[in-house]
Amino acid sequence: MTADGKAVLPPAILLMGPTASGKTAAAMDLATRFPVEIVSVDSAQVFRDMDIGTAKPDRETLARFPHHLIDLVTPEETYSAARFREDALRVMGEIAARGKVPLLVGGTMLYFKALRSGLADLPQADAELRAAIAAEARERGWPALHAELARGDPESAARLAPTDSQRIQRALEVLRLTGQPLGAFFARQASAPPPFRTLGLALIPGDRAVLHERIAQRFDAMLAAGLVGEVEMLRRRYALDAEMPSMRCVGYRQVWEMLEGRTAPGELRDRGVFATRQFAKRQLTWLRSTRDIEIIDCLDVRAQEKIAELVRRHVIAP
RNA sequence: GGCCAGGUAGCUCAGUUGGUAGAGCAGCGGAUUGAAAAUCCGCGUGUCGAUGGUUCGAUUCCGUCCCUGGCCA
Repeated sequence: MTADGKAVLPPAILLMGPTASGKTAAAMDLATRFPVEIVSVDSAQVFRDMDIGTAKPDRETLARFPHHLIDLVTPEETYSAARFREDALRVMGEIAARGKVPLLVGGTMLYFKALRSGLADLPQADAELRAAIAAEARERGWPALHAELARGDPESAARLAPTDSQRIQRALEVLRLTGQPLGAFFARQASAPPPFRTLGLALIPGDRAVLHERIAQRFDAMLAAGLVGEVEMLRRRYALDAEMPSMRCVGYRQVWEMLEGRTAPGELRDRGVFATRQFAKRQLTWLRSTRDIEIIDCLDVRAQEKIAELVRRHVIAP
């Protein structure tokens, strides 16, 4: 209890960073020093049988450091930010109840945001309605659907580019499902921070060129480890198509396009590396606008020690 | 060594009938509320191989040189 009588919230660590910034290694290090349990914050590692391309930790690592929230769905299924928030809060509560500290590690910044700030009370995705909207878009084009959105939800339409297929689809979905514009739900949204004292850490490379070099090495390693074979196996085992979130993941999409004959085998490596770099850039954009985080240069030789010190202070002294 | 074709953005190339140049890819910046490794928005970053000449003005025309590729010796 604190002086004002409120219960002290249990600690939690949020470790974010772009792809190839060394999050996993940093998390392993923390797991050997502190009583933590690792929770993955990764929209790709939730897919079962997608191991190589998502850089999922190997079996031995997982046996030694169990990860929560990986392998939750098949590649034919979808996951979501809302499900993540729900799952993460539940798992964090269970970890705290065991007297451990939740260590959330990952690169899906929307999931971190959903966890930290909460989400509006929106209707969940409706697969049939989405398919219907997508069919209309193929017929009339997204700008036509954007114009339709402008009639029922002018505020969202003004905010969205006429080409922003995914957000137009979502806004129309909510409008058709509820008759209300998105803004009405946002206005009713209450701030909902998780019931934890969180320490936000961001691993950010001081030198972009070095990150690019690491990304290239990592993608080469994935190819050498059999990424193409993994995608071939997935295509045999599941009824997949290129539009599914799983097959839009970095690496998987590029291998898929090669297997479909739409890109030359000799181009796969570059395309995979480019896609990963672009992904890392978007992650860094998120992190730059994220408040209340400690920035650590992941290229600093003392990064690990700095992280450990910040965690030690946070976990021990409220 | 001779002949031919090229040397323009990080890469692949277009172009300027002489007025200091533009596409794709790459890159960079930004947005981000139930598919987010997604989906979008914005931005050319350049000794036009070098050096002389002609010209008011040369990346463009002419000479020489350098480099690359091909063919012939």
